[in-house]
Amino acid sequence: MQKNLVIVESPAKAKTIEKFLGKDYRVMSSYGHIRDLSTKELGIDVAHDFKPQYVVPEEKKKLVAELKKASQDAREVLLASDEDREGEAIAWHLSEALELSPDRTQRIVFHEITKPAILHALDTPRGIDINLVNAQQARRVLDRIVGFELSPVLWRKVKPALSAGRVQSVAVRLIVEREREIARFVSEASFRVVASFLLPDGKTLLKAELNRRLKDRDEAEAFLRACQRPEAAFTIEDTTKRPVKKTPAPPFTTSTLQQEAARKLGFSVAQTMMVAQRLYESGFITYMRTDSFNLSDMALTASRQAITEEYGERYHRLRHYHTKSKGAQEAHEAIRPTNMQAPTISAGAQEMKLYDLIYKRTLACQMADAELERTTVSIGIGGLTDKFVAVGEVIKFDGFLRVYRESTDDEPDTPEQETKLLPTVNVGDRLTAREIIATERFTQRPPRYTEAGLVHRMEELGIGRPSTYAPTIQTIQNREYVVRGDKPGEERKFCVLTLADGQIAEEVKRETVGADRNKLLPTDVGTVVNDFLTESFPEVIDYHFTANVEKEFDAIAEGTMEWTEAMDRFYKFFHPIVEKTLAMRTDHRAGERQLGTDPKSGQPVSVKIGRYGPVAQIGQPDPDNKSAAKPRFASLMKTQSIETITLEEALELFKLPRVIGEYEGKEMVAATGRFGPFVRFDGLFVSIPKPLEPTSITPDEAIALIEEKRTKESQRHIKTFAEEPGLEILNGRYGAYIAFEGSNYRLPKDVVPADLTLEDCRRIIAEAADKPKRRVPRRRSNG
DNA sequence: CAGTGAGCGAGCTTCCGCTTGACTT
Repeated sequence: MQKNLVIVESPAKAKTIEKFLGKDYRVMSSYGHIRDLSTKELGIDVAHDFKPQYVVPEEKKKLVAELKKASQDAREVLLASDEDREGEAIAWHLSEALELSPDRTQRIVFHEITKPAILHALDTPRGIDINLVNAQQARRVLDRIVGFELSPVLWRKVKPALSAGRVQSVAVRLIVEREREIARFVSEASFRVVASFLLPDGKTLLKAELNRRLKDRDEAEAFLRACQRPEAAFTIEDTTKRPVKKTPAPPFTTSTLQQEAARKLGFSVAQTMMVAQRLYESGFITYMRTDSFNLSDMALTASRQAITEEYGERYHRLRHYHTKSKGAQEAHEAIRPTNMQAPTISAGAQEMKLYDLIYKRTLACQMADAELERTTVSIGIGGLTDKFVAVGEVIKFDGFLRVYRESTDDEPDTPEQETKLLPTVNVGDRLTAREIIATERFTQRPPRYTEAGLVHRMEELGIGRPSTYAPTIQTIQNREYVVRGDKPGEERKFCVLTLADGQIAEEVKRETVGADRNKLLPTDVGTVVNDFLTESFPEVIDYHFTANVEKEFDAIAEGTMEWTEAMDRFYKFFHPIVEKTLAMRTDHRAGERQLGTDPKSGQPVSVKIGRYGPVAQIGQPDPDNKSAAKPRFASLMKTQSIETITLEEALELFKLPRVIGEYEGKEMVAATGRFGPFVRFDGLFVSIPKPLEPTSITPDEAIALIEEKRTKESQRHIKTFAEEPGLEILNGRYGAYIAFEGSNYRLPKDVVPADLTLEDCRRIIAEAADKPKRRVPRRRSNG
């Protein structure tokens, strides 16, 4: 009997749906898009209404053939891709590529993978919405034009193999501009005053903070002196109690899951997605690439049941969350456990941790508000209008806090945020000040972005999609526009004035501030590319460019705008700027900076992005005089930047390679290579370790390094065989191994390397060769 | 593994958004 064929996007989804549908249906997966613009060229016929040239990629050909065969065998084909722009386009591409006949093809959509939702979808089929498809084509074509016209401009003006695009270039811009804000930032000092009071009972302490900051040291001292006066009595003037409510965070979307997993579990964005993918494939959670807050009725009911069973009815509160945008295209649910009766699962360690986070967040979002009581105590100072204020908070009913509390990015810096129960006090109580401390505090610079923080900001700007956040972050790092790294903090002095026992003492303390770990930092290349793009293409690199074009895509989807006309308008605006930029003088590279003149040669010194990265240059090539001296080059060190390097620092670079001295009648030379500074001696390379510098290393230091390396080298060779000179047993970083004909072979765990015979070695090599040949997959950055 | 760079010349690089593979280190 002929079955109906249902095509969805994801194989895991296909498996689930097949169970709901029974034997009359066969469910297959398209694994996302099945066709795309040809990658060899622009792939768009600009002159003929931007006609896209779609091709089935090589790796998808087999799948498309299978789908086609299955569709021809089927009674009816039901295209069940997601109900959004991309999903509609997938359905359309399927109908085109599989040559489906319209009378045997239907389009169905569901927003959650539950049996009622799927059965309802089968009852309400529709045709393909060509307006929505056209909106996707517009999006696709625009992204291709932007990416494939901007990138070659960068190859010409900055460096080969760079890339630019609607999404990645704005992501880089966010990081470059944040770094500039940080560089410009000037912190402002003020004094924060905290007092420790003794209550009338003579033993209970109450800590309170002055209700304003004092502007400098003199004002702080004057205030403490005023507190010192006998008439400066401290009296409880007022106490108020106020109920406060806390509401749980909404359920997880891709971006909030990435942020919380980074804060609570220390996961990178890519790691979170990988672990979530495994949870999804094992059936533990719903789809992990979503921007919807929606929860299915089934999930709401199950949450209610789980909460009332575990904590009681009082802890439950039904909440519906709505996605902020127009909401019409809720292709998925929020990320939630598929089974709310399973608080824990058994899986890998990371999977269990992430699941726990998802479970608790989902449960909490269906729980009652937490009820707190905030007590504010205000303490008057005799003769002054200033007051000390103590704030305490008590949880009256924990509600959702019982299971989950959202983290924030702000590091807990000031203890004022810590809230607690205050002792009971009465208005009119006289207090004794044990000590009053005025501490100098500084305003904080803007924070550097973490990966997840960047995703958060991109989502706010509407740039990128749940499926692209992680790959985009990978791309801007692969292009070396941005690196994840650490920045040492700076030591800062601050002043502390303490009034205790009638004395004012002053102390200067030191603290380290602004240290950063694992943050996104712009590189020179990223900075130069960004400055070049913002200068030449300000509209495209604008933070609101995506939001603006999205409005047009919406109009196309609603049928009020022709997609080809939208493209025509954009292209007529954009392409001339590309042409103009390419035609501009080519002798000056973007980001090039003149530093001054080399005192020795009188030649100009400049820095720029060279073919292999940031480089300093003395002299200019002279096209009219081939015999003239060629320019000299020297790569910048990792710690230097073309934006900040000085003439002196640049000239310093040309001192390398440098002859350190002689040893055993041969020259020792210091230089910096791809892997950092090194000493070269008699064909041997020795890295120069940290505190030593290639510009200043002494002959004795270099000899010590060479001897150390020689000792290690002698320990490296464990055994050689006269019959087979190309085969050696060596000692490596991961233990002993066999080196033979350019390949390395691991040794079995239980052997003693020095005891191996040549036969043993040959056997190990032969066994390794039996295994499937190892391919070296050249991992491409993105897509 | 440790270099490189200024012109006759060859050809390549690149976008964003859907979705998982089958490879090891």
